[in-house]
Amino acid sequence: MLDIKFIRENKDIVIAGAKKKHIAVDIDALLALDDKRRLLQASIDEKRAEQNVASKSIASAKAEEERQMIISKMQTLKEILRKDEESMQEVMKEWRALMVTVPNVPDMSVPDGDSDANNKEVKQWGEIPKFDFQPKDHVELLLANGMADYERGSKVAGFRGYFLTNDGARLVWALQRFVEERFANRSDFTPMIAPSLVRKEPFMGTGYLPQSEEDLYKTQDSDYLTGTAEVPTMGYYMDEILDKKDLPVKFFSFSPCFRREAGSYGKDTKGIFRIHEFVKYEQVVLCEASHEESVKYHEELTANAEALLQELKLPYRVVINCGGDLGLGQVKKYDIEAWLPSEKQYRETHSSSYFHDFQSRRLNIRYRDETGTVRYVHSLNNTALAMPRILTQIAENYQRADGRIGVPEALQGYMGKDVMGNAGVAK
RNA sequence: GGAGGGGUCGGAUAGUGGUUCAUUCCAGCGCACUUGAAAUGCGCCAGGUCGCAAGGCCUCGUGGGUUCGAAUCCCACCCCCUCCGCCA
Repeated sequence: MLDIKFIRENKDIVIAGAKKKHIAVDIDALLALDDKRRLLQASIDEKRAEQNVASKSIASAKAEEERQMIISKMQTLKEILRKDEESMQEVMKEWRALMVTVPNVPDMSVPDGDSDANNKEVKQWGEIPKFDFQPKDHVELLLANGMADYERGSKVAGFRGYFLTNDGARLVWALQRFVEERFANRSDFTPMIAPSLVRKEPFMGTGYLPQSEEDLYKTQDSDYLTGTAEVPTMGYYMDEILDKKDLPVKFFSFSPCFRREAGSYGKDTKGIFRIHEFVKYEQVVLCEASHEESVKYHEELTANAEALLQELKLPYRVVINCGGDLGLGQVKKYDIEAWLPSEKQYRETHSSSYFHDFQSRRLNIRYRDETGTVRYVHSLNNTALAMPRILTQIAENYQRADGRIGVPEALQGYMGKDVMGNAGVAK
């Protein structure tokens, strides 16, 4: 949510921003409606003021005759006021519907473009592996080594269902301990296990609703299953006022994640790259309302994720997402993509973004600064580690000529071995 | 699922239709006293919105309703607590 004042005073910037994000929004219609709103509000305020004054005279009137006279006058006013209020309700309904469609303004450093093909690479790390044998893809590797079972997965869970078995399960548990040890003991991060079953308000607040409803699972009680711990974690301080001395707040937040993948029926249909159900550790930061602070923590969150990939020795690159690849509220986003040999390209493992006060306005998360002024916090988030997706890159980059899969050095202590596979499929 | 109780401006509280405009305490901020601090005293102190300003308006869980007038009465919903039932 942007400030309507900001939209009014910076109409051109907002329009240009929406265009850069390839999001259609009628700012002129919104502003015309806002003029209407303000006129109506002024009229309503005036009548209420009159009513308030009269109300006091009624209470203090000595003569019954005088009393009755004012009351009948107010009965007339009440009808007029009611009409204004009805118009106001209609205006506000439309006004709110338009307001939630206005996207946040992207940063100047965000490149133009309409899809991820236009994302701009800003960094590469690690060496792309060369194999002296015919490398396999992750779908086959995990299956052949008894680490995943897709057939029984879809038998039990439907399309995109999966089981992780043997070293597949062990590898996820190892990765969990790996990432937990790197975050949970840091004094600056608060470890958190967040709910996945979440009410609609946090989804509205983070910008997933109303636009992306078709990507969410909804329960018969009208709650939704979250696709990321960002949603419940951002909801944590909803409608609260924090102290500046408590900022920044950094969460290392775990949750199961559920995504309908409604818009991607044809994509990544095999294996565990794109699935309906997974688990993820997410970094979420609330900081004071300053662009410099946002940028500082954005870089920090990105670096935290990179450090994990470096420890796992997975070659990756960082891209700045182009305008068309940004969500409604995002000001700027880096995707981190690790190398996937079978596709000879980098594929996303992390996504790091900041929002300025777009989310905190909707969620009503504020803080008191040193002068006592109440301001909206800034918010950011980035993946710490999502599983089992990372297994695709580990399997492919660490595969060996004999078909087995090496264990990344950083995980060997947790796995208790240095090579996975050939464990036999459960019959 | 059943029964009962409750949600008031950062926290805690008073307030059951008007005539003090939401009370008081704590916390916070400013000033005085003090070498400094504590204590004490005095003052300020909810958020939002419209307005150049003076000032107006809104908000007592949310949304409706009754009324000239609602924190207060009615209805629906949300959330919290207690007990019973069921259950990992």
